[in-house]
Amino acid sequence: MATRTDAPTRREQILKEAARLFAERGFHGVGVDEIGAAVGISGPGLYRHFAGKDAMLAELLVGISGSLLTGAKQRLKEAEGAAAPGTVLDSLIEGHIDFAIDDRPLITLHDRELDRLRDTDRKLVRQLQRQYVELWVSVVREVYPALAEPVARSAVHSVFGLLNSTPHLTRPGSLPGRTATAALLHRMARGAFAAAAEAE
Amino acid sequence: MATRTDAPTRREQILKEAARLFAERGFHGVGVDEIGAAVGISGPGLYRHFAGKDAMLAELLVGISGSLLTGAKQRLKEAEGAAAPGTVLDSLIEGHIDFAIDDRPLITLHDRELDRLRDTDRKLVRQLQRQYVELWVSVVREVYPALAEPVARSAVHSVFGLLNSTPHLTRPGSLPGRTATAALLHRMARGAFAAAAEAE
DNA sequence: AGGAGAGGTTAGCGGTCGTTAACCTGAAGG
DNA sequence: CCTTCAGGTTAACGACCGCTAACCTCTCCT
Repeated sequence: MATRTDAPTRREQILKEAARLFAERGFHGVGVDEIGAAVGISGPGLYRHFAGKDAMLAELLVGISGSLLTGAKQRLKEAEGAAAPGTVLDSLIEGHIDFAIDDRPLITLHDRELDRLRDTDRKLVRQLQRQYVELWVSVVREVYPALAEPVARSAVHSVFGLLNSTPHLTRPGSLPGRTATAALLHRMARGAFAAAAEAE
Repeated sequence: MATRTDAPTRREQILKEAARLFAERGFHGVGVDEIGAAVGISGPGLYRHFAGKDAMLAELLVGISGSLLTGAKQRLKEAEGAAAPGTVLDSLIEGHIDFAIDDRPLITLHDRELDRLRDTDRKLVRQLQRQYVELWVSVVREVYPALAEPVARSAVHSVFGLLNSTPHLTRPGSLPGRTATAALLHRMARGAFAAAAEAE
């Protein structure tokens, strides 16, 4: 991963603040003036960087689904044959947790504002999401061959619900601590999958 | 439970359709004209039944949190001392699943549109939600005494995320079937709690 | 020196939305 | 029979919002 040390571009600032605001108050609940104000410019100045409010949401959602999928593919490739299937699943879980903890606003948007997208963008995002899900499903079924495919798919969606609960957990920097929270979520996800496979 | 056979009142029709629409397109994404049209009257006619759009959302959210809490208290009382703690937890899980499966739009609103409420209503809903969570936490800690309280609370929130994933599951009346889905979610929730308690 | 373009600004238009006002109508009650 | 009132209707207002237009001002590049 090419770690970035340089300052974020204006576009990136805007996307970050827009994500936060959209997550807090919903897409329709945020005005362009507010987004502008959050980055120190005002209202219509945003249109020098984005075609419109819709375009910001689209870029955010496509970006999220894309990087989730890319990250998962990367982790799958690193495990390439050698590692035990359980290890690969652990790696997927770890990647998703990192994302859910570090980018809460994006995780929130991800399953909340999808329907506000234009048809073409929505289809793209849905396709990326579906690929991501199917990738998980195949790994889960390697670890638990007893799981029928539709059941495995339901289980994966439910575990996403579990992992994506981070925005409801105590505010960032609170008692449990990041690593402890990550470990807890990881254990629970594993336990949930194991239970799904029992006596199906 | 007093089963209702009589026709729903107009107020109830409105609330039901409003819940569906709010869940589909978000509170700000739905106009009063659409809500009216969904029940066969038009726009401002709604104001004979509700003080405003906000009031509809408030009544929905207060109603949800209230009946979740009431149902949980009821189940707790029925178990009164006699039953094993694990049985009580199973009962709580079952109640929540029934709700999550049968009232998907409400479950969606429940954790999505809370911030659109007026201060006073929001505080009320949050208080009901907190009571509900604390009730779960105490039951969970009876079953798994090793769990520290903050960890148990996080685990409860995460399991809610898992159970509330129903809207993402295959559309109503699809393959897995209601009882199979309920059983799967139940197993997974139990497995997640058990895993949370392991080697904490 | 002098365009040119990137990145701002403010003013304002057009549409939408929540809400109110004013009016209508059918059914129930004395 | 006439009043009342619950539950509708349409018209319209005021506010807000996304977006465009027109203009300004630096910073390069040649």
